[in-house]
Amino acid sequence: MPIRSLSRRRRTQPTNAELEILRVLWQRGSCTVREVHQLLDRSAPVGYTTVLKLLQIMTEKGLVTRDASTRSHRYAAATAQDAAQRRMIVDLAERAFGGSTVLLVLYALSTTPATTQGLANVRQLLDKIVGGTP
Amino acid sequence: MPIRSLSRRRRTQPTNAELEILRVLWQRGSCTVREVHQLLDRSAPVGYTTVLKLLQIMTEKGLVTRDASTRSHRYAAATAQDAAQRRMIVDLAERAFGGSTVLLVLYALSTTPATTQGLANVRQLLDKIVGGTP
DNA sequence: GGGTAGCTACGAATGTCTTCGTACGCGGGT
DNA sequence: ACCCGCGTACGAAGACATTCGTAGCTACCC
Repeated sequence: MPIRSLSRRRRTQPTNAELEILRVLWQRGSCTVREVHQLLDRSAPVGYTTVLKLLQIMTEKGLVTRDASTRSHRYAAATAQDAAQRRMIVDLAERAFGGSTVLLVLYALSTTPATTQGLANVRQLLDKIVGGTP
Repeated sequence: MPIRSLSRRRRTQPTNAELEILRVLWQRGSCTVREVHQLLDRSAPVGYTTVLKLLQIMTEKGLVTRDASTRSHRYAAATAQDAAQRRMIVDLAERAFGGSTVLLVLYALSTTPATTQGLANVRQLLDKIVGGTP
């Protein structure tokens, strides 16, 4: 008889399936269920009503907004993509890196098969933050 | 009647509760159930048998190894901490950043309330990767 | 006016995660 | 010999996540 059910997954983070849908919405702005269903490129195909149900649930959770003024409701992501991405990074940093995003960055850099261009971008941003080479 | 259940959470990534236990094991090396239970600093306290059950499940999954030669079994993480951390980063990059760890780094850096020291570390690593300032 | 295609809503089946109660066994102290 | 503390094993409960079938409605076309 479980009474407390804490430490469950952060309720604020979208689940996997939800994230796939959000990616479509972020890319396309505002979509009907059918559009989302067609644009989803999942390894395993998924039924139309599955997408519908997920969007209904995501509406309840506040992850998406719904415009029901037309017969085919239109859905849009409730939060900006970059804000959600930042939230996920902070979440991962808390769960696995003792809360340190810097540590996360160090591991990410030592992992990545990065392109020179990518690294140049990182360096550029770094310069902007610190204000030039010390 | 759901037949396919793909797109479920990456089976390779530890769940939240599992990760909390792994953190203890990574820090302490090898522990009995009791030790893990005492060292867990969860916001919500958790029962002893809960930890036991989780460790049993994690053993089945291969996340930890078990030494049952003594009456109190000793558990240890099956994989190194940094490898697991890298895996989680790659997973997040795939799920939310189109597979680009560099993009993930850029967002992480633009988020973090980073210390000068932390940023210096990042820069240092960057220099090591690229081979000095271009 | 009837049929059809497309839409939403709803509920159920299934799987996973997390929690804990209960059962059961071993060993040491009295 | 008996009990008590501590340990493992196991099963079940409850919360979510994901999947889809079915029902019911609306609008459009002939």
